[in-house]
Amino acid sequence: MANPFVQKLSGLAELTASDAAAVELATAQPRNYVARQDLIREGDEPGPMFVVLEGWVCRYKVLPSGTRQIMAFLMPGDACDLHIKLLEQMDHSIQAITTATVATVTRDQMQTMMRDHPNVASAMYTAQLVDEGIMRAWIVSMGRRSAPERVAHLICELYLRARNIGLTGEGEFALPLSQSVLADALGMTAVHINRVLKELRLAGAMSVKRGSVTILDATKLVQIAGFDENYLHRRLRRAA
Amino acid sequence: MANPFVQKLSGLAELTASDAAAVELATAQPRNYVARQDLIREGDEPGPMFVVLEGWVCRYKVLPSGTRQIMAFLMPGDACDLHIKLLEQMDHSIQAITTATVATVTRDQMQTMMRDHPNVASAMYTAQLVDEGIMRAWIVSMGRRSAPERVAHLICELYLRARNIGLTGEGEFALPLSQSVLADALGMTAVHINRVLKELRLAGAMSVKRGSVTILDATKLVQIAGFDENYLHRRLRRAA
DNA sequence: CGGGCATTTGACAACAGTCAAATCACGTGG
DNA sequence: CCACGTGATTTGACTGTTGTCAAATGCCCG
Repeated sequence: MANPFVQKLSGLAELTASDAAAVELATAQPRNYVARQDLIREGDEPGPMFVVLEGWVCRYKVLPSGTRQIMAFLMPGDACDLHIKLLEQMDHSIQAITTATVATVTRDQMQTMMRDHPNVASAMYTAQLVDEGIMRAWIVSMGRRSAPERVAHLICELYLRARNIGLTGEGEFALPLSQSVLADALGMTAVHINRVLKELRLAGAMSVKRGSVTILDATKLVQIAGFDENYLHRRLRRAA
Repeated sequence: MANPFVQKLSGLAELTASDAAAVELATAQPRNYVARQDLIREGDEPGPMFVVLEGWVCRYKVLPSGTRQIMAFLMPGDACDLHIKLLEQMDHSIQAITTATVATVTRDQMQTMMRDHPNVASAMYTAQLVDEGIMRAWIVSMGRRSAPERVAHLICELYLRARNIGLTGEGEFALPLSQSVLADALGMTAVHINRVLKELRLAGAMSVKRGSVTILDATKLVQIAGFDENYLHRRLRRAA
């Protein structure tokens, strides 16, 4: 079975066999987490970099009021911040959403790999840039999109990201997120998300059921979302 | 007059005189922009890295509906993404809010400087991490804070960032943002922001007037915002 | 002294949250 | 195989927040 991290990085830069082998080696010591288990908590001292190999993971923060905001979803192949160790303590937590397999890469391993394999370093910088673009898109969504637009936009994003790593079927893909997790990601309540999902279903755009989404009408969904895939930077300049 | 970029970086890592001189040299060719002038637009091919020396700048995106969302404020000393050139085209625009002086650093200059001055590289990575933390905090604000909390939180953030670069007075600082710019940053309407500002003024927390904010009661403001300055990572681990 | 933009206010409509209850889906143990 | 318990989803009625539209006022700059 292919290593999704290698797969992702080779989509972002040309990797030689030796580059791929180094990445493979660095992520050879994965650990398993159960759903809802924290990988690291706000206030903890940052440890190794995490690389998701299987399952879904999220970054989140809980406010004094007890509400939770999810700031990012990580799918297989996604990694956490390269230089996180420079900070004194985590300003948010990271949690497994589903059962997940996650590799940890120490800072030393990282530095060695990036020094010896500049292609890998370049791919990781690009991945970082794309992640930042995704954060900015979330800010835009939260600030200026209506609830239905926001839901549609997130589904478009997740669909493309899932497709990029070969996790989609025919107009359908696995979305292991409960409605309250979606609510925490989109800044709304679970009740409201439920109503919006119904609306999108009745509009014939998409339909979610236990663990998967069906895109009923991709054109309509994209139109509702005002989705422009440019921010995911799927066409990069290879010769930078 | 001190170069604010040097000032900022030396707060993030120990810089030798030679490091500082290299940074100074790289930003020695600034350019002036008038208020509302775009430095670069969505869809453009990324050019050099920008470093703000004077004035305020923002990243923003305008949606098909014509509404605008600001995703970040850049103050003197702040820089744009290091590796931006890796992407094919900009997924957002960057604009001067006030009259601004901005240096441009080419990718070659950057690479040379970071190779020859690892302290500078380290400081820039840290700055990048802090910027990401700020983006995450914005996502949290937009998703889970009420309008008054959101306003208070942004003011706390901007106050600390301004203080870090010596731009604050006694419980007061220059905030060259119109209410509609604040609205675009906070995802609300100018009308609503106006009402919220009045509310915060009547509560005795803070008061804005043409171009500056007065913090009337810092404790109250922090309490309203639920502000925890940890995410700005002002105490970093120097020995990473 | 105007002109133009920013701020302020009011009345109303639309959107989203709250609370509570009913229903549904799934795994467990009998 | 079925009854049961738990958590997720769905729905309704109501409340509170925020947006919209329109107009008045204030402020800066020529």
